[in-house]
Amino acid sequence: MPLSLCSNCDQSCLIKLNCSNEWIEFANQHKRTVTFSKGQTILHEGMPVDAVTFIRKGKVKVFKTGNHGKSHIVRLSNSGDMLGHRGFNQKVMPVSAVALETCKICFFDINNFVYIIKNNPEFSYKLLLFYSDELNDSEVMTQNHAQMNVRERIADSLVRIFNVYGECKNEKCLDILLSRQDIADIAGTTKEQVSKYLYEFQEEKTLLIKGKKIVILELDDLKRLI
Amino acid sequence: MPLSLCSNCDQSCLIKLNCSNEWIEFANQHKRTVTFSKGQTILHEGMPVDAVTFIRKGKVKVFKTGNHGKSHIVRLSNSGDMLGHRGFNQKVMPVSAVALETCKICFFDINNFVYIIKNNPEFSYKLLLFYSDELNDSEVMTQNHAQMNVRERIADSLVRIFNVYGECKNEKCLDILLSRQDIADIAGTTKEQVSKYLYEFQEEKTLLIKGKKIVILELDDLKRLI
DNA sequence: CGCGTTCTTGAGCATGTTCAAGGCCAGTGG
DNA sequence: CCACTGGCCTTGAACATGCTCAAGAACGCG
Repeated sequence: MPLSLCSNCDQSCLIKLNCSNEWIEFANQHKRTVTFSKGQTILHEGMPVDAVTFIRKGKVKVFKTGNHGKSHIVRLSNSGDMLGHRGFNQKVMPVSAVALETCKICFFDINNFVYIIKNNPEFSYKLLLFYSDELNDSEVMTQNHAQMNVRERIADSLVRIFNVYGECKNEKCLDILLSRQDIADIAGTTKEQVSKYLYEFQEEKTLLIKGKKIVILELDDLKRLI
Repeated sequence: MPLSLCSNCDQSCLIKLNCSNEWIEFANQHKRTVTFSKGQTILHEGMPVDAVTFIRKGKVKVFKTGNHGKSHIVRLSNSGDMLGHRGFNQKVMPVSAVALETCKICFFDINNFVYIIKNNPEFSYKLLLFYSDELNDSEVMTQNHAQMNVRERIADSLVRIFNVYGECKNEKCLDILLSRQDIADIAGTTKEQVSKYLYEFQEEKTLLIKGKKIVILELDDLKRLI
């Protein structure tokens, strides 16, 4: 088993992108990398915030659980992405994160992370820009949920999935298997509605359903709906 | 007319709270303060991002305009709050801001603001925490829109309005006059629904409607609905 | 191959929106 | 001082949208 050194990591996480070699080495010394298999929980809503994490490899869904047990998927994340930064100034973690496939996750003790931020103005500035982008993203999301109808939100969700995970080389299908319930939790609707509209989109030759695999035929058609 | 010096400003903006006197003086030298009357636009969606602003005095609504001309109120802001930080890493301003009453607004050239951030790690760190909180807030908002029904969202909106603006000393009514359409744009529904549910809440003795003034009788009842 | 899970599909119900008519209120001008 | 006007608010009816429930089909994992 190869060691999970930052130096042989082929992702561009925020740290590798924006820190000098000395700081990357500092990070390398102070992280621990853990493997999660599909379905395992990486972060759990309500737990104390003790770490910031990066995805070394794998796909992850980040979600919140509402009053009536309904989940709401906040973000789909991929290799290189940061997780758990939402808990930064919070008492407890506001979201859960679950592996959608086998994942390698790097954990940084929150104190070490704060140390990097406080002593590394350039990194701190880039992190600020990152948060600003996240905020904008989230507010666009809120607006979508407030103003779009279900059909539009499902189209929007498919475009988002495409943007994050892209498509499988061989089959041209979305490079991730999500349940109808997962898609519903992104779009803010029910699994039945997802089923119905997916078939409607298939009727309209916008996409193709092969079991759980979805092949986007006309991405522009979906974007036009939004 | 008194000068709008930072030194005689009685608000706690992010700068006054987190910067040393020298930096506050720097800010003071590089800002300009402008008065807006009720209904005037302070920031306009789609305009180039050239400034970060703080509310020296007054109430402001921050909103985005959707495809079909529908507005979505992103945030209600009050004296001391920052505006326009949503445009930080954006090409154009993603939101508009309109004065809900006479306002004094301090404008900082974006370059000066970046200069403060880059040379003031403590401020930069606090700004990071601020963005993190904003992100959490926004994601709670998204979840609310995705999972609550209209009645719950209107209750939630009223609680938010109460939290930001509080109540008038004399009349105990919410210390802001918003149109039904404004409340609808917060809750993500129509003005008719707002009308109907406000009267329903009045029936239930949760609040009292005096024309456009709203008196919250049982805040806990509203919170319990959420 | 068998079993449990997920997906599909339709019907009925609940919720929410749109439209339209009328009321109220404040400001204006005669 | 009163009538007029325009804007906002209220209210109900009709319609559209979306959700729930239930039954059967398909899938996928051991």
